[in-house]
Amino acid sequence: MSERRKQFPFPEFEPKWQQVWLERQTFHAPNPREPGFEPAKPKFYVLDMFPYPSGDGLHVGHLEGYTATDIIARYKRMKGFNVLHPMGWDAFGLPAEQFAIKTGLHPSVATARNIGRFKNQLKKVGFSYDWARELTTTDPGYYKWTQWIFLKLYNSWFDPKIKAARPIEELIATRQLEFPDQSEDELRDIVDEHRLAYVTEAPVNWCPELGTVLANEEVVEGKSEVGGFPVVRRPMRQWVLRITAYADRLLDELEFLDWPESIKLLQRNWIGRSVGAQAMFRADGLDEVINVFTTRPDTLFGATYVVLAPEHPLVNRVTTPAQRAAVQEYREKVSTKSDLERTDLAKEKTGVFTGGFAINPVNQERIPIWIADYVLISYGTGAIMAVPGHDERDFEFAQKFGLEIRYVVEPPAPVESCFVGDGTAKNSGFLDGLPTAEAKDKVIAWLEEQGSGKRSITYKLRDWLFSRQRYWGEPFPIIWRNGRHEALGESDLPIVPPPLDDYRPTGTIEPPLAKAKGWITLSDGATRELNTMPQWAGSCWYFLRFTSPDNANRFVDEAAERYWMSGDGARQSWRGGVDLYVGGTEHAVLHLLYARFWHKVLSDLGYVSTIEPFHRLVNQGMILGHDNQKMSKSRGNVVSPDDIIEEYGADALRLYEMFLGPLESTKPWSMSGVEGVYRFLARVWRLAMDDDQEGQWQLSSSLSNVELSAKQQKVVHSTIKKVSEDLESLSYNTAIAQMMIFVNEFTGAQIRPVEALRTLLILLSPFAPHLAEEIWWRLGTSFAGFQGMACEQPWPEWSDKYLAEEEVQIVIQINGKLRDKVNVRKDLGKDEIEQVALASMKVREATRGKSVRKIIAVPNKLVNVVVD
RNA sequence: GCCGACGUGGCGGAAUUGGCAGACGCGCUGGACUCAAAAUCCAGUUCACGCAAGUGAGUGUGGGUUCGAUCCCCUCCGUCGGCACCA
Repeated sequence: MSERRKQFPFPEFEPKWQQVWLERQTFHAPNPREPGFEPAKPKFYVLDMFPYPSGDGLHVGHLEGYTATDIIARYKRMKGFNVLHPMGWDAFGLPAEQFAIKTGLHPSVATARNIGRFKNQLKKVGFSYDWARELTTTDPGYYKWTQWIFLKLYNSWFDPKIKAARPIEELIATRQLEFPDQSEDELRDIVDEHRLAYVTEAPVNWCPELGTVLANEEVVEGKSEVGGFPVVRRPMRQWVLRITAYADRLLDELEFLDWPESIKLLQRNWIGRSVGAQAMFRADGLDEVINVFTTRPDTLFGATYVVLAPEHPLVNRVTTPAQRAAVQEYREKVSTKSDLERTDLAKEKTGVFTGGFAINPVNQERIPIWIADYVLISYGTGAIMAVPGHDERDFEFAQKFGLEIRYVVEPPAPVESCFVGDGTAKNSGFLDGLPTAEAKDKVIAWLEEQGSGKRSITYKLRDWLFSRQRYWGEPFPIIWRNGRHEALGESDLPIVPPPLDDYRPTGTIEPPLAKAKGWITLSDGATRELNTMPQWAGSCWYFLRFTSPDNANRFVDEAAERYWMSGDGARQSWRGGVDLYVGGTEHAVLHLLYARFWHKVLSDLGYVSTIEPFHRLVNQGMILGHDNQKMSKSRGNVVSPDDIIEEYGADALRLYEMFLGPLESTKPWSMSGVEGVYRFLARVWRLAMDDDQEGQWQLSSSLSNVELSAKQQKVVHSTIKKVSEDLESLSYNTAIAQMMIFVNEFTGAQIRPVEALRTLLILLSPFAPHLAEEIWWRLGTSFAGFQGMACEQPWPEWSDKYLAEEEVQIVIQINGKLRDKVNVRKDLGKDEIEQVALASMKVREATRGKSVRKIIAVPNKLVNVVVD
């Protein structure tokens, strides 16, 4: 098969042009003030979600998004933009480390090797990346600044008054002014409680197999996302980032982004803002108050018991001696349960009575206090008032344990049991008769008046667990002295991990860095933080670093950041950012939320010029194997780009990636489809080239500098129009279809106008750059008008005058059914086409002996004759 | 369970301020070229009936609005994705 003669000599010219582009630095984008920078042009920043260089290499699915952005990048250059189109490597992280442990190859070695392979593969596809801007997150020159940003987080706090981060010094100064007598230690405690990066001892997701703690987002159905190992909950001291402070802004500032609505919705749901109230229930006989959060304060009169999360701090206080043993046993059982077990057992509610009672603030009623694991310590206040009449979970629990069920909302239509919708308050004292919304407002006002509650908002979003007990990640720029953490200075950066031969997890909660005895202790007795940052860290700001990847003095060059992120124009805070960001839906929540969070902090502190990092986001769909299954090694349906390039060339690969279907939909790969676009490219080639008797390719003798016929002009101009418009909307598949129509038209021509071919090559150049370049160059040897490279030509304009029709076909319908077609002069009026329609034989036959009830005439479109 | 997206020929997919359903490609059928094949070129290809002209049906299901619905509204079914005791 591979011995078969190629239909056009891509194995020769594809590497040739890749070499030429590289040598001439065709796609290098200079920064402002650098040689070659053209200030008159507008900027366009088009970015791929950079890959994690795994050991398996790329498959055709990865290349879909990369091809889409490359075509846009090439198109925008031809449209006269300064285009920033970079690529780099997200190289820290668990898979590389797991691989290293398995093979004994050091992660840095494996990573370097994988990057080499990925880069080679990408180069063979002919992508127009500015390789001078390549970056790697594991490079000390890069992670120095990741650590620097961490210091900014550590040394900042969120001021709720201005809803923005401020330097921690401002908080310290304020506190010193307000509380001059406060001790050094007290001040430290207050300040540490406000930092955007803080330490907390809390139940975390501990994965014994991986030897690390994981973020909630990295745990899927009670198992680790990487490897699928069991995860248990246990309390540990951890670094956490205060992303919840930004919950409202992360929510509100989504509005201005040009993102798919579905992705915005995913983020909104993830943040999970709930508006309601906190109500205070006194613990009967104790000097304690149980704070509960509810979104239905209007049902307070229906509360028949209170439930605390098993981990709630007041559990011990409210438990009576008689119940102590049972409570203790239950808490122990719950604490050792893994998340998986907890989820599995979700169907069956469990809980224990504490023996204690609480006083309902609205009616002073004494109701029992239970503990149950259906109440989560990490959400709201970790305690609820149970209203089994109007909450399904409480209803289920009350039924199981024989607790009272009381109905306090009258449903609009009768319901058998538990009713969770809105209705009218009843059995609720001063709320009786009020609709749900009003009852909520009234009871909140009442609670606030009484000092026993307040309006309150809660989020599902949790603070971001930021430390990992692993080796292959950024070390924290933090040391510990006398049980307190301290930030290292900026001049100490980067903190380079010690070279460890044995970087395996220790088997205990101690991170692997603990093994570097000489490294952990500093000369003055302080010890280093041993945790490392999670994989997300490096990808939170790489798009910024691309603007000036080699800057050694600052995390980004100020002018470069401003130029590429916000352009030269006025600073519209909501319009800036990467102009087009393309990647998979798997990052819809985590990466995109984390990056937005860091960006907002940097923005608040004045380090970046926009409030959002990515203005327009597009998710490419997944490419499935020929069997309609997700591509995976185990299924054996993975298609490697290397094989396609070998057989059909990079241009065919690029074109098929785009011809497959709409960028955003999931679609299966098919080899005969590749064959189809390959044939199309061969037809383009033969439009310009003939082979002689020895099989040598030479310029076709049919080529000539002749005028185009009207029909040819129309095809040329409608192709310019269609391709231009489709590129703007990323509808690559239909743009390619139109170029096929173009080629079909000219293949039949006896004499082929060079001018038409010239236009086609320019339009085709972003899609199939090698072929376009090669034919362009060959035509240039015999014809005028082919100076420079195809990829550097200005994008052609279409002229409507060639598209205008003198005649249009009008459809004639009878009772909505197609019965005839006639050609008429364009823009005939309603009455005129009506007459034409009525004159038609078909209409006369159909209306014979019947009465015409109505005629609908749409100029240039159709006439519909309605008869009885 | 809740939220969201999507259902169009044998296949991937086009077409929507409501106006010729099936562009383009794959596959298939026939023809030209060839000793022959491959490649290429030309023609045809939604389904049913028919030699044909044509007739009827047709965009997951059932209904509605309309002169007219792939497109708008309601119902149900299916596929995919997200969330999942979040009070």
